[in-house]
Amino acid sequence: MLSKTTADAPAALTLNDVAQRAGVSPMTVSNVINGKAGVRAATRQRVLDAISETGYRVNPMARTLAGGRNRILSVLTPQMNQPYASEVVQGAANAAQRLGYELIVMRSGGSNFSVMTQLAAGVLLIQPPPLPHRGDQDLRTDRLPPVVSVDGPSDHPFMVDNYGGACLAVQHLVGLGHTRIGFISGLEAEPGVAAEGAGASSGQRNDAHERFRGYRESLASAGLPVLTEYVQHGDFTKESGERAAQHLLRLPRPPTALFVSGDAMALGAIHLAQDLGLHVPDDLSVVGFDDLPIAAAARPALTTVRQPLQEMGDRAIELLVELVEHRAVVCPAPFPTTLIQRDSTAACR
Amino acid sequence: MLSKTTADAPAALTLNDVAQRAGVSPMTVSNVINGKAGVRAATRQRVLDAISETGYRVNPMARTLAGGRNRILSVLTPQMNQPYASEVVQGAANAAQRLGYELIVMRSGGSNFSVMTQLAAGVLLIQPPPLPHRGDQDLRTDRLPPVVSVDGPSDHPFMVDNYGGACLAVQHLVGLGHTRIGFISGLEAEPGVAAEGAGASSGQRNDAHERFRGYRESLASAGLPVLTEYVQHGDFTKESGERAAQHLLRLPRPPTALFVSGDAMALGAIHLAQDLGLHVPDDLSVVGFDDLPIAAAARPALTTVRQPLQEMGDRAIELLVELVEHRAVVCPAPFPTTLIQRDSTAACR
DNA sequence: TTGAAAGCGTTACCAA
DNA sequence: TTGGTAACGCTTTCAA
Repeated sequence: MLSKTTADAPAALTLNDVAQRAGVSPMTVSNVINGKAGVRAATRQRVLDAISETGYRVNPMARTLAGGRNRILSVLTPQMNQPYASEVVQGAANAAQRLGYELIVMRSGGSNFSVMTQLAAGVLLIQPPPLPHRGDQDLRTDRLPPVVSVDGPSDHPFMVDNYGGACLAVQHLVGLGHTRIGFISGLEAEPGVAAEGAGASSGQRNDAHERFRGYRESLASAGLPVLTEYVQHGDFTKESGERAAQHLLRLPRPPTALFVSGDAMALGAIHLAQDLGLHVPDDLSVVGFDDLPIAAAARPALTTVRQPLQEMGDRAIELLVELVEHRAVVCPAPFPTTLIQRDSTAACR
Repeated sequence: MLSKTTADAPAALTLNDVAQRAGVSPMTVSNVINGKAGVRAATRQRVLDAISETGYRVNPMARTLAGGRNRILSVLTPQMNQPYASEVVQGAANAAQRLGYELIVMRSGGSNFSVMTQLAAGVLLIQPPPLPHRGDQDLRTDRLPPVVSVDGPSDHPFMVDNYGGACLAVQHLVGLGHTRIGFISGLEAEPGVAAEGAGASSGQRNDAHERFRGYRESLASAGLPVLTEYVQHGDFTKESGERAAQHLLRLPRPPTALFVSGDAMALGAIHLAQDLGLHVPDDLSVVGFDDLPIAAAARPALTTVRQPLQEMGDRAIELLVELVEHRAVVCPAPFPTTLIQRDSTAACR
């Protein structure tokens, strides 16, 4: 029913067919479609009728090739099945629909950056890898459409206030009376987290540093010590959260609270604590970061620092459209985070 | 750094540029790129060198417009942030990469079906809505590329053995000694679930019926009664699972085990049981369906019927490529399900 | 083995 | 207000 091979297909419906049917020239049809001024109302109507009668749709490829704007935006993301990216994409898809653009999503890697570049009027990058391969860069950057990125470097980066978010989390824990607060960062085996001023080139590394700074400074301004043995690193997976928590909770004087730089890792930490016979939040409080859908669905529901991911995706597309349509743009300020209090944190006993 | 507007862009690199550089005609470059036989080795090498020196990439739009094959496949899915679709897409992306195709994903709805149609050499539909709007169908189905669908109708549908999966789940529960087994289906407020032979037009409804049939027949062959009050319906959300479980567990003689037609609903059921003071699995056993990532990540880890979603996505793309390349194809048999035993089921006490 | 011509469906530009 | 012409970058077809 739906499937039909190109072999036996009737010729595609073109601008010419519509023009013929409306008794005008192809150019007039084009002008009507593109909302150009200077078409008599009657003519316009005749064309419109012919379009709806035939069910004609413009061919975006031909349109692009001919130099027109194609109303296609693309998203490049390293992993399509990660909740972080999914949320951003969801917001982006909403905005695109609202603004009358089509949104196509591709998994980044390989040669597809150039495909996007030729296909789309604008590109949204989600968590682009720290070092864009030079291989892609030295191929001539001709015809490069506007690029906006969420959680990664570009001329128009969208990011969250990581420092502020970390402060929110730690201050919440401090306010609950905790004095031994551990930190699980998202910077697995990265050297020199404690050391200042490492290169801020990589978006992710920079995020990690900002969150660590928030942790460190919040502790300091509460008069609490910053212990290196209370800082562990993970890679945002649940398993890495378990490993890090295991290390932390086996310390002679283990933390009574954990600030974890990602929801999946936080859930891992909670499960490990439970395996150790600890009750969350009575024996151990845990705060996550991101507020992915799993945070609310978990038991105990996770207290976490919310990144407005859908909103960021939405706003990123809005900016991209401004760029595509050559309007003036302002670089976005970092998005504020909010603390979502749920059931994984309680007063220190 | 990455962003550069079209305005000041150098002219795009074309086949002609490469041809000039290699000292041959554009056609020869085209022939080399497309692996056509009959190009002298030396000439071929000269062209290849020119290509890599310039970093040239074919423009897929132009290629398509000119009637060539474009090695782009597209996926249309109603919700990009649902785990079900994410898993299928992940598998599809792997297969596409392996086979040298680009995969683009779009959220279905609106006019984008026709965009896909013109852009891609083949289309993969994931969970297409039950009734394809006639609006899209009466527009001339010209140039329609091959279509394959996962969990929905098409000439080449990919689905799982829903009946067998349900049998697996119920037999597992029966084997554990349970005699009061409830069922939460994915067919919210759908009339006549108990009634046979409702139209099998909708993929989802059909799935639901098949799973119910597995439940009913497994119960029957175990000599157990099929009680209508033990059957509830949800819409695959966690909340609907909670609602259905609440109804079931408040029955005078509540079930001691639940077979739930989706992992998120199953988790909702477990959480509701816990809220009622029940222990899972000691007081209530729960089996889910799908084996989404959350099933393994939850506590207690969910025993569930696994659909090989990534594999289905992978195989769907393989089939699509066969279709695109005009090879002979066989329609796929339903994929087998497997029972993944985890921690949400135990012997009836 | 190579290349010239024509055309895919659309839009920019400019003349009528 | 309308429409002709050229061009976008590529492939098909066919001739050299």
